[in-house]
This record gives sequence, C-alpha cells and structure tokens, in this order.
Amino acid sequence: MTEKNYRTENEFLKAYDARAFDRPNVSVDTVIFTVSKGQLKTLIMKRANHPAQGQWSLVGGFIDVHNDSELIDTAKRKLEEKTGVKTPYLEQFCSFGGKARDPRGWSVTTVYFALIPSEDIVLQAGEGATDIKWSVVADGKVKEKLAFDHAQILEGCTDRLKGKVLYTTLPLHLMPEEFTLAELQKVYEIIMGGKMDHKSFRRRILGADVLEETGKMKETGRRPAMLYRQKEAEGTHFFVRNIEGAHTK
Amino acid sequence: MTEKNYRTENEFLKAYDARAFDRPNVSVDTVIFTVSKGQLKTLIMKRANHPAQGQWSLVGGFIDVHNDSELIDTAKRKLEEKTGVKTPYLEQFCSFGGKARDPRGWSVTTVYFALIPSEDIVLQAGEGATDIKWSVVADGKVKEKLAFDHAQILEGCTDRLKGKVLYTTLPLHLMPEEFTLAELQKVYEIIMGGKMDHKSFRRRILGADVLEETGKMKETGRRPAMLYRQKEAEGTHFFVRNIEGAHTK
DNA sequence: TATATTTAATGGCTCTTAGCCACAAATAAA
DNA sequence: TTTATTTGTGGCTAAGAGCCATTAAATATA
Repeated sequence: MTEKNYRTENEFLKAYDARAFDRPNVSVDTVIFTVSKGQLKTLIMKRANHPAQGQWSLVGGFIDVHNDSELIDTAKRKLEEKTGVKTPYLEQFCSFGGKARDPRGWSVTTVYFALIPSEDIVLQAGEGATDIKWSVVADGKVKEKLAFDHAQILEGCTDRLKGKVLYTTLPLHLMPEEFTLAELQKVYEIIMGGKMDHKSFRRRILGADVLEETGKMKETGRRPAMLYRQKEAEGTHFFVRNIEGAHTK
Repeated sequence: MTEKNYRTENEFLKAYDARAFDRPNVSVDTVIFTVSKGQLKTLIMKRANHPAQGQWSLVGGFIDVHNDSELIDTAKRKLEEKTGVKTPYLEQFCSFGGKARDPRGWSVTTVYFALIPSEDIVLQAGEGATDIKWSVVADGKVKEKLAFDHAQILEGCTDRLKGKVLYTTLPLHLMPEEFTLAELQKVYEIIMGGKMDHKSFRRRILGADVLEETGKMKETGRRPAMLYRQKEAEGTHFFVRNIEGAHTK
C-alpha cells in the first residue's frame, strides 16, 4: 500500500489516511421476494434523488460506517425501514462491482435476497424513495425499467432462487405461520414455473421432517386439508436429489 | 444521500464529491486452490507491509479504480501476478464486510476462489509480499495463522468447494491437460475427504459426457489406463443427484 | 336422498442412478 | 507360470422421483 516504513503497526495506523486513495462506493442492495395472489413479486422503490432520480430500483443504500457493524446489518436496516420486517430469511447472493455501473464512478454493491411472507406487510417509502411497491417477477424480470444494473441483479437473484427451489426447503420462508401442503406446493410451482406431481411433493417434504401437523384442518369448501407449521429450530433442508430433470449451467 | 436539489443528473454529478462521505475500504481476495502430491493446497503470502506485517494471508489487494473495470479483474490481476496463470477457473464466493475485520476501519472484501492445475506454476512473491507458498488445507484450515479474518474466509471457501464436489465436475479444473479416471477420482476424494466407489464414479463422470478419450494410454507399471481430456467448450456439469449421503446445513 | 364434483391423501408401479461387490483384463515382478 | 496390482465391466440392491389410479371427505345439485 504505502512504501514508507513504519516501525510498529500502531504508528502506521496513526498515520493512515483513509482518504488518500481513490476507493469505490460501497452499497448493499436487497432483492426482497414474496409470493402473493399466485405470483412471485419483488419490492422496488422509486428513487427520490440523483442519480437515476425518478427511476425504479431495488431496495438498497450505502453502508453507514458508524452504525452498521457488518454488511448484513445494512441489508436488515433497509429492509426493516421499508417493510417493518425484522427477521426475514436473508442470504447473500453476490457482489457486483465495476467502473461503469454507477455514473458516480467505481462502485461495489453486495446483493442479498430476502424471502418474506406476504401477509401483514405495510410498505413505507421512507428516506430516498418517493414510492415503493411490489412488482410481479416474470422470467426474472419486472415490467418497470430498473436503474443501474438492477435488472441484471434481479435476474441473477431469481435464477439463484429458482435453482435452490429444486433441492431445498427455502419456500417455507414465504409461507404464513400455518399452511397446507397444497399451498406450499403452489409456492414451489410459482417459483419453478412448472407443475409438480403432488404425490412426489408430499413424500419429499414430509420425508424431510421439517414440518409438524398443527392438528387443525383448513376448511376450503371441499375436503379439509391438514394445516402444518414449520418445526421449531429446523433450518433449511437440503435434498440430495433435485426435483425435475437435469440442469447444466 | 444529499438533500440539495439539482435540476439535472449532470448538474448533480458535477457537484458530486466522492470523498464527502466516509466509505469502506474495498479489496478482493482470492483463495487459490490446487491439488498436488495428494493434498489440497492453497496459496498464501507473507505480508510485506502494515497492517498485519509479516503475517500470512490470502492473495488479494485493493481495487485499482483506474485499471480494473470489474471486481473479477482485480482477482485476475493478482492471480496472474503471483502465479502467471491467466485463465483459471474463478468463481465468486462471498463478500465479507464489517468495521472490525481490518484495523484501518470499515472494509469490504469480495472473495473469489480459483482452481488451477498444479503443474508448471512458478510462484512470484511480487509486490506487497516477502514470501509466497502453497500450504496444505486440512479440515478447512492451514497450519499458519492467517491475518484478518482470512482463516474464516478460507474455511467458508473450502466448505463451498467440498459442497460443490458432490454435484459438479469442478475438480476437472484442477487436472492437467490429460489424465486418467483414477487420477480424477483421487482428486475428488482428496477434496471430499473420503473414498468413492470406482464403478459409481466412472458411470457418473462418463455419463455426464464431459470427457473424451485421447486414444493414448498412460503406462503406470500395471494395466495401462485410458487418458482422457475435457471436451472442448464443455462447461461445469451439474448432476441432479449428490454423491454420498444427505447433508443438511 | 342420491349423485356428481372437487380437493385431499394414499397405493403401487416404473425408471434412474448411487452403492456394493464380484470378476475379467492387462501389465510387471517373482 | 504364478502372483500382485491396477483398470475396467457386469449385475444386483436400495432410495427416491415420476406417473397414475383409487379412496376419502367435503359441497353442490338433481
């Protein structure tokens, strides 16, 4: 970094000038997924300020070096600010960095994705946004034009989600407290974009031993269905075999 | 970001001061894996400068905002500088960021991992390092104490590699131009840390259709073995079913 | 009341592929 | 010629996904 020789590390740190070198901007963006009314949706906001003022973008912002201790804290802070949700499923997706992705110059964004159930969410535009809304994700895209490289980010994130649905129980994080197996299967199918055999699905999910019966039945007008809930302290289950056919990437 | 109102984006960008806000340091670190003499190894360097002067660390460095266009360029630049390898398998692993991981303050590092065949590598300590060497990775750890949070990074990266070996053909990137199936199986076993049935292995790899026979045989002192090479333009193959038993994370 | 319709849940088959183990083939050394 | 060692194949079992028919429980309708 610097060629000057310091005797001790403390001496070096004392003389260290954090602004002596050009460094990229660093932000955290979060692709917030939910499933409601039979559709996969993601949260987008209309930017209040330059650059890309007035354009739709993912939810994100700069790291607050004084209040955030880790990258995920920035993601949690922004997510709670917009949705009020404090304990979502949050997974780091990937980081994007380059000189061309933001007109302000070299920038890096670390992207997380969140899965939240759709019920009881009250959106708040809050700081930096003039509007905020759920937008339907179809084929990895929303109909709105997104600022910066956010369309590409969304597409990558959707691919990751679609991939993981084939061998994990991630969709459980999109479900309300109690749900039927048919409802869960529907969420799988919405994300995958295809039908699943219901016998295979039941065998698979029940075999994973991540659900427990509530004992209650859901009255649907036809034969009632058992209501399940996720077992306490069961993490995401990874299956050793994928649903459906092979996929080579 | 700023509350002041600019009429146009150009006006805003003209007035934009890249150093007006505290921003984290951004670096790229690469966990460079190879397999040689029956062991998984990673490249570590001895730091020439403060902080953590004289300690071993992963290969990495700051982004050169004037010469690197994207994150991966920083990784490639550092990798070529140390090993001379220009076209390795490079995959982004994860980013680590926080206020405590570097004594200079808030920092973010995007970690890549590289897989390179062990032959013909000439190491060069180069800038910022007084020494560089391959160190054996056992159980996700090297015997040297690593600077910053690099031990944790190495462990995470090794887990990712071990996980992917169960359902991909990633180990092909660790092989020389021509190799036998027994040699490839050995590399799988070294990474997994366990034995595989050779019939299953052959069936799996040959069924993936990623290899072609060279026609040449390797004379090993016993029955000669067919030499294979990777098929041109075949990417990493993803199997729909894992090797070995289930793993829940 | 009897029947049709719809959704929930189960039974039972096939097919793919990993695990296992025996055996044949090719080579060098004894 | 025999033995040891490594390469490579054959053939079986087991797990679990795909497929499809059947039964069960509710409502709607004739």
